[in-house]
Amino acid sequence: MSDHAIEQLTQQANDPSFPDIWEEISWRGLVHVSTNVDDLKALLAGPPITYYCGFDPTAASLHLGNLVQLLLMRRLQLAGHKPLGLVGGSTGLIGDPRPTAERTLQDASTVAQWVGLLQAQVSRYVSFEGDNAARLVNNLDWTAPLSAIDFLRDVGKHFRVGTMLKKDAVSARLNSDAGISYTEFSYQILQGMDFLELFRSYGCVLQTGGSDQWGNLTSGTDLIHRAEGSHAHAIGTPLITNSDGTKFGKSEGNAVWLDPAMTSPYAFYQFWLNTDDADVIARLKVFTFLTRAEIDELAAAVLAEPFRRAAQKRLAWLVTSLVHGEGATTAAINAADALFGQGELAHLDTATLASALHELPNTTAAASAAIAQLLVDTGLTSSVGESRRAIDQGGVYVNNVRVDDAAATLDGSVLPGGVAVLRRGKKTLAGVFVPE
RNA sequence: GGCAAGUUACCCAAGCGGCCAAAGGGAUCUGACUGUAAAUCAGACGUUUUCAACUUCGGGGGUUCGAAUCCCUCACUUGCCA
Repeated sequence: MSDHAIEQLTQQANDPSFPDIWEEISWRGLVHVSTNVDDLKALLAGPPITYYCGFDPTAASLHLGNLVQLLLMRRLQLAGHKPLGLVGGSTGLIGDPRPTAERTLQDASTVAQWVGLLQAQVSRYVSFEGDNAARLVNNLDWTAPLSAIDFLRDVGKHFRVGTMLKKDAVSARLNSDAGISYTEFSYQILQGMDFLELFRSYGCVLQTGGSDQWGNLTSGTDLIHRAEGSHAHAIGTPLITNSDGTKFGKSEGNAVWLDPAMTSPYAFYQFWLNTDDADVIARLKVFTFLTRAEIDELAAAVLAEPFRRAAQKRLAWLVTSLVHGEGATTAAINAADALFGQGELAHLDTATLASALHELPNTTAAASAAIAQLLVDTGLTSSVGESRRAIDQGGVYVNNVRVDDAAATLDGSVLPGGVAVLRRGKKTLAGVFVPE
């Protein structure tokens, strides 16, 4: 594990002003649905229990939605409970039913590779030290050896089709014109089996997950009840939404990933810095370990001096440090300060400017290169036509000077040190390096 | 297995032989106003060598001067029947 991950873990603590962990996670807005509240509350207040949360390898990295779960795992661990981090080597081969359409199946070798990547990510957010050290499990270990006949006889008998059909994820698809394959229909059984398996081998009695997984969570608690006659619990966290109705966790239409190769620390920091006033306090509760008192203070600051964006800055610093480390966060902030600063890029020293540009999407080109093409090369636009339109609309700047000719080249705009800063709109930046 | 309906751009959704690069809405992007916020108003939103050309309406084939629109076929989806 990287140093900064360990450093982050040692700094974390739950807020001692809450009487118990249940009160704290409720206040943070992490509980949308759960099994019987009184039982669950007593369970969490009692001796250490084992609980689990699963992550399916449907991409090469986890994203911000997963971070909610990782932090909930960590909060429960800090309260003394024992986490199991499950990466779904088998469930990832199937894919849980999305409300809109059937998933495209991934190659088994691709999924296997993603399992490794996700395990590495998960292990950075929980501690593997002490009495309640975290453990990693992979559901492929117990599903792969299972024959189809055993599956149908031993597991399938516990599931009623009527119940399965009523699950939101399934019924939404049945009522849509996309329908659902038997493969995805069966997903809830696999996830139910996981919980039963972990109950048997580790005494795991609680599963957490997003509320969109509620059907899959209860599939496990029901199975444990039927197969073992025991009660297990589940907590569904709310889907994080933006107050303006758009989807949370998207930047420029793409998911915000935890992998710095997929979403740069710079972009990650900017994502959080741009959080709406209306959402920032809720984000602090979910994504940071700040105490209630500290968050209340920031809430007051948002009301009194919104233009300072103190809450946004704190949020961006904390979450970016948590995921990428303080060093990378400082670099991201320095880059932003240099580039968003008061305009005079030429006054920056060349080393500062060059290192700032390395934080951005960048490319290397000759001074004679057309700006319209450079925008495409750096990903600021997706076609030359789009570049031209952006320039015509007055939305493109080189070194903070608006470009007014769609056919312009970089000539004359290269700063000392052989660099140029491209900007689209107010805040989308990229760098160009011009070799001598 | 039989019958019927359907598959349009990032998403939803019109179009039903030429006036279709394809209405409308959402999302997204840009400008103005701002606090690297929200709301609002305006513009853009297939590609390109942009007064024009080129490639699109599930895949393939055909009819026609001309097809997203008609025919055949394949794939997939939904509903009803078995």
